[in-house]
Order: sequence, then C-alpha cells, then structure tokens
Amino acid sequence: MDKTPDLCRVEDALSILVGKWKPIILLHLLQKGTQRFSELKRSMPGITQKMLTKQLRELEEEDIIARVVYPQVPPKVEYSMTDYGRSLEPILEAMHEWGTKHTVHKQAKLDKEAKRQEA
Amino acid sequence: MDKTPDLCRVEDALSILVGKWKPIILLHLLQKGTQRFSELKRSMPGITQKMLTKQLRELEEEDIIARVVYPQVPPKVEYSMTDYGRSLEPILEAMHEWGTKHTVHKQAKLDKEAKRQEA
DNA sequence: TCCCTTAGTATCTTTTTGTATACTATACCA
DNA sequence: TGGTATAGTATACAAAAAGATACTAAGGGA
Repeated sequence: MDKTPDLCRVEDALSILVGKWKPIILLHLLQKGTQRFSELKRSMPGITQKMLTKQLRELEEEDIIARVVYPQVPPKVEYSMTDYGRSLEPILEAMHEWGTKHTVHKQAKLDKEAKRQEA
Repeated sequence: MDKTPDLCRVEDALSILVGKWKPIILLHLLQKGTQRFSELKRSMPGITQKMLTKQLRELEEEDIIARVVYPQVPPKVEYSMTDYGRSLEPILEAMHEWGTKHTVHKQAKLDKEAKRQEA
C-alpha cells in the first residue's frame, strides 16, 4: 500500500497544530471549555497579546474554534472549540501521551551523559 | 482532572514533529524502511539539501532516526527509524487520518465561498 | 581532461515568528 | 479628575527558520 500521494495531508494537519502556542491554546479550551481572552492569556504566562490574538484568529479561520463577541465595554470575547476542532482531540491526546514518555527518555539520556562526564 | 502542569509535554512532542519537513521524512522512513539521503531528497521535491540535512540531524539527535555512514566515494549514508522513533507512529497515523478529513472540510468550505461569490 | 556522482558545508538573502511598547474605547469607582 | 478594566490594533524591532547558490572530495567514464 503506497501512501506517498497522501503525505501532504499530514502537512495540512500539522499546519494547524504547530506554532509555539496553538496546541496549548487548544488543550486549554478542550480541558476548560469556553474561555475569555483574558483567561487564556492568564493561563499562558509569556504569550503576548499580539501573538494570542494572531493564533486565535488563525484557529478561527480554520473553524477549529469559535469566537463570540459581546458588545460591551469593557469588551468581552469568548472562545470555544467547535465540533470540528474537537476532532483534533485524538492527535492532541496522542501527542500528550508520547510527550510524557519522551520526557522520561530524554532525562535518561541526559543522566547517561552526565555519568560519562564524571568518569 | 486537571492536566495543566502537563501541557508542556505536548510541546515536547511537537518540537520533534514540527517543521515543514519532519513528519514527511518520518512517514517516508516508516513506509519505505531504510533510505539513502538522495532517495529521501528525491521523494521530497522542493526540499533543499541544507534543510534535509538539518532536519535529519535534529531527528538523529533525538534518537528518532539512525544514521549509518559508509566510508566510500561518492558517499553513501543510510537513514532508518529507531525503535524509539517507531513509537511516534500512532501520532503520525492520527495526523495522517485527520489531515485527510481536513482537506475535505477545507474544500467544502472553499466551494461554499465560491457559490456565495456567484450569487 | 572534463564531467558525473553523493552527501554534505558555507554563505547570503528572504520570510516567518516572536517581542516590546504604546495606544484606543467606554463604563465604573473613588 | 484620575485610575481600573478588556480586547484588541499599530508600530518598530529582534531572532529564528527557510531558501538560493556555490563549493568540496575522490573515483569512474567518455
């Protein structure tokens, strides 16, 4: 079974998940449900407003998340996963699981290297 | 169940999978087994030597792939998945599957927009 | 003798990402 | 009157990733 012509599909999936922040945003929304802009921002120390805005817009553009604006002052905007976005959950879960294992593997490797330095 | 402290794990997994080329390289190696540098390059029109080299080195550094050099001229270098690298297969498969669905979704969306333009 | 091959390096330029900072609107509170 | 809050936008800048191009070694073939 040759899958070569489909390889580009993986790139498509990746383009939605990658970036320093997207998977984290998605996991927050999956785990906590609807979140306001400021709640997301507080959950991710280090992200700038510009970046968060940009990532959210891109995810919205792909129908992964929904954006609801309440015409108030001060502004209120809520973000949530769409049904379509929730279909990403298996990938996120697989990555989460693998990431946990990977950390162990990486630590073991570092320990081994440290030992070699000692000798 | 709060998973917040584990969010970074996903980033770990991502850091290995991301980049425009890594998942494609990995799928090629998973599907075809051991490959020479030039075979990989030919499978990925558009990638530059520099990029391919860089991605392969990074994957090697993470123990995802193995690199075997034959001391010949012209040079011969073979790449293959390590056992550890093969543990990424479920993620790659999940992404592949989702990517295929996503393409359909995206196309449907474009068609709908095209229709709206006509009206 | 020149050209071909392979698996790279080296160097430079462009593009993409990310950061920092300042600014906005409008209601509420002291 | 001034400060607080929210969800942004605008601008300038720095850093990282990606791309284009030229170069290398050493043997074989025309």
